[in-house]
Amino acid sequence: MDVVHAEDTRTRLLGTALRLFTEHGVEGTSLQMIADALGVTKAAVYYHFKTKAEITESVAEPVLRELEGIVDDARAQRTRGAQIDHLLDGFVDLVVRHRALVALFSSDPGIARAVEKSVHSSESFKNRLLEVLVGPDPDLTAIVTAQVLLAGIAIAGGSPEVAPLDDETLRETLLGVGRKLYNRPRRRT
Amino acid sequence: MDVVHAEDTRTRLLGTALRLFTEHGVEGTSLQMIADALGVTKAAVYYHFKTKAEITESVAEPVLRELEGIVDDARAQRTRGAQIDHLLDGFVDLVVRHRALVALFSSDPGIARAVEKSVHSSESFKNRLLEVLVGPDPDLTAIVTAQVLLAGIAIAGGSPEVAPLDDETLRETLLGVGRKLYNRPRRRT
DNA sequence: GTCTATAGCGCGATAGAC
DNA sequence: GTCTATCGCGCTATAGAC
Repeated sequence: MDVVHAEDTRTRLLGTALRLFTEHGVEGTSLQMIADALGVTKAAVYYHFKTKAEITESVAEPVLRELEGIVDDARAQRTRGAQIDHLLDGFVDLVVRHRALVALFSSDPGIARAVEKSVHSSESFKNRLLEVLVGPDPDLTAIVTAQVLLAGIAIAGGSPEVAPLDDETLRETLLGVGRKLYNRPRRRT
Repeated sequence: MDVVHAEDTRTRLLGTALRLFTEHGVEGTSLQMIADALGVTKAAVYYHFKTKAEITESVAEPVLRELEGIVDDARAQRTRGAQIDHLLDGFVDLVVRHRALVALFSSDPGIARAVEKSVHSSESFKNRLLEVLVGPDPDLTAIVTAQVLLAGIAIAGGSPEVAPLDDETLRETLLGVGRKLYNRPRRRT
């Protein structure tokens, strides 16, 4: 009935946009392509989102929200070791499950700008994330290590070379690299 | 003399393009902006380069050439340990010296495409680079580790957070992270 | 509230005069 | 070697049909 159809358009649009973004990149995807895939006109797309940037932000938002949840959960752990383990597990799992989108995050300035904006809106978010990894003591090596880890895992996880790997294998492999960098022994059985 | 002026235009154009690219990104830099900065018209720019992609490729080329030299030098080392040390030192040094451009490499699809193209043109190049790090034995963990390392160092080295660091400090810190991932003890005095 | 039709402006790119 | 003129297309914007 109409309910199904009506509230669907915006959601369908985001789904279609995500698919096209991962196929052609953000800049390689025109509003016309999105409109055509939905069977509507450009102006109809423009009715739901004021700008193209607003679309990219809406596409990226759920994953960023999820990441915020992971950081909060990690901070709630009692020991520093448990905090690092929790963040590592959660971050790797997030990257693996959303490989295609994460690859976009790290290689497309369209999405990158959206992420920057969202991260800056809750100003303290990035600091909170890094703080879990580097601890309250701001050591230079620790900061750079954390950045190498986060960027490396995100990019390697989204790279075409690891695309053939199944989720479980990729997750375990990335986790192994992360644990090594942080001197955390394997915890799984 | 006219010689100074004549052969200068193409070089000046590349320098100006690089500056504008690092300021506004590749996609954020129009041919009009480049032309205006040089005091000529768009069409004049087109005389020197057939397409915008050709400009980005020419901007990226010197650094890629340098990286090829580093890989070749590394492969010429006698022991695997020396090969890894050489590549690590060379790669980190390259990233640090060309921070701004490397940041573009890893965050802008315009440059990324140019790099892809150049890397694919000498098809074996990327394989040769990875082979130095993973050895002749293709182990899954080693491959992912190498990717995390290369991507992490490149992105962390170009990130705004480390911009205030001087070259020497950044180089030593990135090297430390790399050595840790590869179980290589510090070699410097 | 949802969409179509239409137009403005800037972009990369090309053709051809000087 | 540099210019003017022009093209097609992409994002944005508005007016108005349903």
